[in-house]
Amino acid sequence: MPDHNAPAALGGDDLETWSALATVLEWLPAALDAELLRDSDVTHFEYGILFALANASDLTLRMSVLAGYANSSLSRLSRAIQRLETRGWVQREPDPDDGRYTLATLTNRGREKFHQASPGHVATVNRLVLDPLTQSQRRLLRDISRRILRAIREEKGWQPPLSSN
Amino acid sequence: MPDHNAPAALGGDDLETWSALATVLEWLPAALDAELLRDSDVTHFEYGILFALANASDLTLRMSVLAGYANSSLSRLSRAIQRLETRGWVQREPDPDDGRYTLATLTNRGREKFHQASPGHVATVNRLVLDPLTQSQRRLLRDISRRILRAIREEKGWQPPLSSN
DNA sequence: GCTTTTTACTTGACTGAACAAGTGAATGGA
DNA sequence: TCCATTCACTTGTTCAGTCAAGTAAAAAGC
Repeated sequence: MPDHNAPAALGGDDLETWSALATVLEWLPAALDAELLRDSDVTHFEYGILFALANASDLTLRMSVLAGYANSSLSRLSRAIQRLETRGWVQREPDPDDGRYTLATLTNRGREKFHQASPGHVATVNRLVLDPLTQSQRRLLRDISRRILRAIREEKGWQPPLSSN
Repeated sequence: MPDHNAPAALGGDDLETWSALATVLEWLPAALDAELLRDSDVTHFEYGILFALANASDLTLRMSVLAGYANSSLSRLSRAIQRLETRGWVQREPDPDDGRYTLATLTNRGREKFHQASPGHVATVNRLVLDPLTQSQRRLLRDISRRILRAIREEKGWQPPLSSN
């Protein structure tokens, strides 16, 4: 009785493709988070922050740059760094060159934490994503992902990766 | 100086594949949510509930079954239905056959809401995911997704889709 | 050179999600 | 036929995230 003949529902192969992808969208991040939380007591978001700082020169980044890397709002990052700071993994100080910036630096303990957490996380990515695929599927997945990302970027008129607030 | 020779980091093609997918994992759900929220003032999760109820016979489902469909904890669903109830889209009543169950039913206004929200959402899925891909890429994406899902399921010893609490 | 604006955050109020501890209805065993 | 247990939720608490103000430093305007 419902189902007007508008383009109001997916069907057939498209439905199967979308529902498979939608399920991945729900479960894969959860699985990744679960491993990090269980083995290292950090969220995937926090791990991303540690990763970015660990790979930065001087283990230091401006908050705004870090927000870009972590694809995060500044306010979310601010709270997250606050938490990492109380755990002793990160320190903040105003940029001496420009007092508006805040520099976040990985401490030694933070560096250790990152190196302790990494192998398990990388192993999980391999186990859940890379290993189950053939070489050509991996290449295809990369291309497919890029096409989807291009469509998303076009949608929002190419917002430069530093979404404010 | 870091980089021990453990399997502690991805590199090369694998890194590109993973980073492309990881970006999709972050942006695609956000883009989908944004459209629904902007055009219809419902979250993707709430839309999923409306969808499930709209496709159920009598527009009615038990909370626990609905939680399975929405891949949600019972407590999260309980709060969400509470919100949908105050908006007049869903009604709850104890199952007359077994007072432990609660039956959630879509109201007429809820049905209208769903039919108003659907076209835009389906169009967004098409625009961001399906249209940018070739026919064979869609098929591949389905297969790839299924492989990843199988790996996730094996990981957690095939938890039957009704994760409690 | 003094105000106004912009930039780069930070913070308070509020919302939604998770976890654990309830509650109340059925069920199962002695 | 009780009592304990299980089931199917619901609710108290806590915590992370968002949005809308803040704040303080630099830049721009006049």
